[in-house]
Amino acid sequence: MRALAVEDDTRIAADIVGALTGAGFRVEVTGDGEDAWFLGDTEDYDLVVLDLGLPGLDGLAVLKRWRANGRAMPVLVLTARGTWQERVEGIEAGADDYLPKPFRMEELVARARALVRRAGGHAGALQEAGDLSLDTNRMGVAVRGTPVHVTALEYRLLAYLMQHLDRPVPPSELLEHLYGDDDAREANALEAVIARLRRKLGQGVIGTRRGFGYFLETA
Amino acid sequence: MRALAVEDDTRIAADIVGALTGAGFRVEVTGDGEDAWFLGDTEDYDLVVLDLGLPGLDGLAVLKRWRANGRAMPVLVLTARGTWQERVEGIEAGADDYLPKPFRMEELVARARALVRRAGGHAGALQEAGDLSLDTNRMGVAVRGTPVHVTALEYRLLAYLMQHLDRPVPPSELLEHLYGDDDAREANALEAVIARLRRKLGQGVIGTRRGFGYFLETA
DNA sequence: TCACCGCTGTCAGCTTGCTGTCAGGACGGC
DNA sequence: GCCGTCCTGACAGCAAGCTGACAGCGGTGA
Repeated sequence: MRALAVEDDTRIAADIVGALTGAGFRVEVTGDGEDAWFLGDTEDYDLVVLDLGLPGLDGLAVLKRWRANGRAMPVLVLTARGTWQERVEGIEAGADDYLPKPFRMEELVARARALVRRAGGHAGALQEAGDLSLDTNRMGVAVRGTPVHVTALEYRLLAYLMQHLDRPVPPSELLEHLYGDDDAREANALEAVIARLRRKLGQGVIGTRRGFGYFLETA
Repeated sequence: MRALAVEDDTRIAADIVGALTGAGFRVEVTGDGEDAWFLGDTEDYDLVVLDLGLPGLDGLAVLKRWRANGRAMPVLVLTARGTWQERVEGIEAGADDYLPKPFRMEELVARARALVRRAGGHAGALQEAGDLSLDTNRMGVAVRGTPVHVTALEYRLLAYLMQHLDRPVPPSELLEHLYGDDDAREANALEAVIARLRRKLGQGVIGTRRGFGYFLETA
């Protein structure tokens, strides 16, 4: 689960990164509007946390340009003063949710989770695909009802596949989402994780389409 | 137990947060009337502490609008001058209790507890999970019926875990809850607290899911 | 003012289990 | 059959988490 935090206040930015990381996100940060726009337009994020009060390009302008370019990732907007006007402006610009400062980190995390869930087209905390079910609250995994113990990394992989049921996810994309672009792992690391997961989950859960990527069996 | 504190004086707000947090509440703060109205109208709180002297939208107006929208959470009203008129106005606007400034924090906490109990938010003052039971009134802890002495910090940790029985709580979130966002402790401080608690409570009470966080064993 | 005491953060060393790497094999496409 | 992609078991490095010891701190009582 990959997130972009756009926030120029270093302390708040650090807090957001901490909270989201704790919630299982891999977080990148920028405090500059132009930079944020470029990242949001070229990279694939599962969530963007966007502060409106930015130097350079304004947060609302960034959001509008993303939407104009057809970028549809869920965006959670932060604003210094939670006035009604700002809220309306944000929603009109294409924000998915809105959080007035000051706020508690727990609330940020809760809303972030809700947004990602909503974006994945899943209403509740339970996501299912074929024999597999993910409880995004408990971070629990079950196959045909029987719970299976998975590690944090394995869980993040499953959650990502669950979000993209409509297509096979190429290894490059999975690698990028699980680790950073920066620290490169051997491609084999991913295969090892997949193998371990298959051993735990049994056959018929994680499928491979040669040349395209991995997917969750939905039948 | 989730509380909203509406108070524009930063120092008093900080005191209220401290007192309520110590009493096991998870507290959010705002100093703005519009913001308070929005939060109270969209979020679910077990308690609201409302200062009448607010910039922007007046406290009484906020309260009236909540009640008009059918929001029934218990509201404890604070006012600068404890005049007879204000008291009546507050009660008529739908306040559940009333506290004139200046007041002792202990009194605030006592009334807050009484309100929450009366509202039946959490049926009793007793919360249980597996072998563990918390008495939120007297801040007492017991394992399989036998009382155990825990410190204030330890109690807050247990209370927080008790509030989030449905999921493992990541260390980052616990750190943020126990200490402020501002003063950073070594991550190890938390582990020390956990270790001390485990020694007091015995095995099978606090569990760990490596990479996810801590939780109370419910089985 | 001083000694005492309980609470709590820091430190160092340790255990545990996660995870990347490697080597070799299986499989599918051409 | 050949080549590239993918799979898998073994293994070792490493980081998350655990624990006991210790010291600083604030509160309390003499």
